[in-house]
Amino acid sequence: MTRSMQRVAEVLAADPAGSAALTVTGLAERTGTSEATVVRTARLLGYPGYRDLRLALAALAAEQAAGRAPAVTADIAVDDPLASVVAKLAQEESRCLADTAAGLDTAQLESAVAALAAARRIDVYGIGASNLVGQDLVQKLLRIGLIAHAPADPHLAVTNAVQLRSGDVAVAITHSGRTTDVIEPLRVAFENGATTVAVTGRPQGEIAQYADHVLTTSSARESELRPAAMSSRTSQLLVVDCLFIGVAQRTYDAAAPALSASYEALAHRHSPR
Amino acid sequence: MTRSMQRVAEVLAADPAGSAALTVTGLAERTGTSEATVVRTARLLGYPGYRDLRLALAALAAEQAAGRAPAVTADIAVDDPLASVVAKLAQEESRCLADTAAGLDTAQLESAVAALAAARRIDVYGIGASNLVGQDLVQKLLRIGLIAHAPADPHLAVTNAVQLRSGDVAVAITHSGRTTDVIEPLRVAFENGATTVAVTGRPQGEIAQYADHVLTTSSARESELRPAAMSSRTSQLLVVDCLFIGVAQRTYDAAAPALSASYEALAHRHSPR
DNA sequence: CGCCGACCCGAAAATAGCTTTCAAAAAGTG
DNA sequence: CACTTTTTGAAAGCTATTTTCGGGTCGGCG
Repeated sequence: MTRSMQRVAEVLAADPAGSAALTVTGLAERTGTSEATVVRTARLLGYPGYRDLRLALAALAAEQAAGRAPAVTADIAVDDPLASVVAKLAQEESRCLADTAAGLDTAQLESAVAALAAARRIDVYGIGASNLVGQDLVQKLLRIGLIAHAPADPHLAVTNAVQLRSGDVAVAITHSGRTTDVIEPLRVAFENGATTVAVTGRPQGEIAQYADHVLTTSSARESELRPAAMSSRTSQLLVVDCLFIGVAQRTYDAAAPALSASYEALAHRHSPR
Repeated sequence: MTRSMQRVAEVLAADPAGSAALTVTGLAERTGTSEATVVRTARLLGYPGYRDLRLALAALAAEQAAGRAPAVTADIAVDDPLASVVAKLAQEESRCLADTAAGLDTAQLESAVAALAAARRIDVYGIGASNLVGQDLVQKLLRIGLIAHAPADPHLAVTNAVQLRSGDVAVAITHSGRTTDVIEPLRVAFENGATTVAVTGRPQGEIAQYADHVLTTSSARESELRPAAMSSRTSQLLVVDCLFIGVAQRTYDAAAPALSASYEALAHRHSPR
């Protein structure tokens, strides 16, 4: 890149919004160069001409203004001030949600929901952080009158799985897709004829062998300071929420009254006012 | 607005991104009108000409693509197709994260982190969905070598709380801020001289009386089909993650090795490959 | 029912903005 | 220092946008 082109590029980078408001001539003046140079710079940046660069610039400016600023995109560091930690975390989880939503196979989700809505009994397997996600699902399913369990104990999980049969549903939640303590009960459920669902970040992993329906969670890398399931948990929760809402929609006539009943039953557990 | 101008406006509204890619002539053809009409429409919409409308269009499209789309903002309905449920959920939770991050008091967070990092022992109180959030925090704190508990049983919580004294920390998590089973143990901890932290959507609620530091979660309304803690859970998890990262940063020298040790210890629990 | 006026519309001229060309200037090279 | 290569801006050329203007349509009124 030549000297005068650099000058143009600098101005563009420094103030995309302002540059988008200028014509070729205006930008040439502002950078102390000529129209030709501006156009050449636009070409170098990969656009067919200045017109298109300008559109892209406007889009970029809007995107930044909309908050998803590529400004705070870096990893969380040891010496980040807390305010920046908050911003970065919120942004990463937000991105994770978008990724998950984009990558979720609606057809698989649909089948899984149908199976859950019709299930006689539902088992959810997960260990560690994934178990908490499973319990979250179970708590919600219980509230709309379904029968569901999320054993935290792997032995208990397997003994539960043995009881399942056709018409029952087993859901396994594991980010890695190869947690043996979770694969095992799902395999047992699968072999007993239950409908099986896997919620995993590795749809090719071993767990998929025993799953009738696979729901893919986002598998964004985790940095040193964000260990053990932060983005994977966010992603799993979104999937689980979708499952729940889907089931609630399909069993609405039973679910709605059950839901209000559970609210009322808990009312006196809150202090007045 | 005249008929042919409406036609133009409709196309613009229906597909801002696509329209931004077209020239006046292109758009005139596509809407079956003339260049003049397109320009007139742009004027009517408040722009000096089509050129500027086009820039605004590109900006709008980028903004929508950036996720904060004002597109799907409606409530989730009983007859929504699953694809739309996924999109709406992801977007709402995303918005919830942004709201929480914006409303979080960094100073309070800072004090809470300092207390946690120095704590001899940490108790986390929460019931139902909030208990799961508490367990999530505890699991992570344990991984970096801290001593933490999140009793699900309210009696156990109180008996735990009695053991706390100055230098210990108690964290209470409740969306409503008036769940008696959570207020009670926090009160006991508070009276025993422990440092107390409340994570709640109602910073004015009863729980705040017994809290040295209050962290506010987003209190977005929950619609009929999104009951019991969806956005509140998302919000709580973000706060809890911030607490964890803050503590991990401040105890980095001890936290980092503890973290890797916990990874290694779990390695053989995964199938090979 | 037919005439008149107001408004809407698009073709084409006019203009502004973008792109290309080309020769001079600058920078590098033997 | 002479020569080659690269960079640069002025100006010509072209495209896209804007304006103008006259034909067409609709509703009101005699």
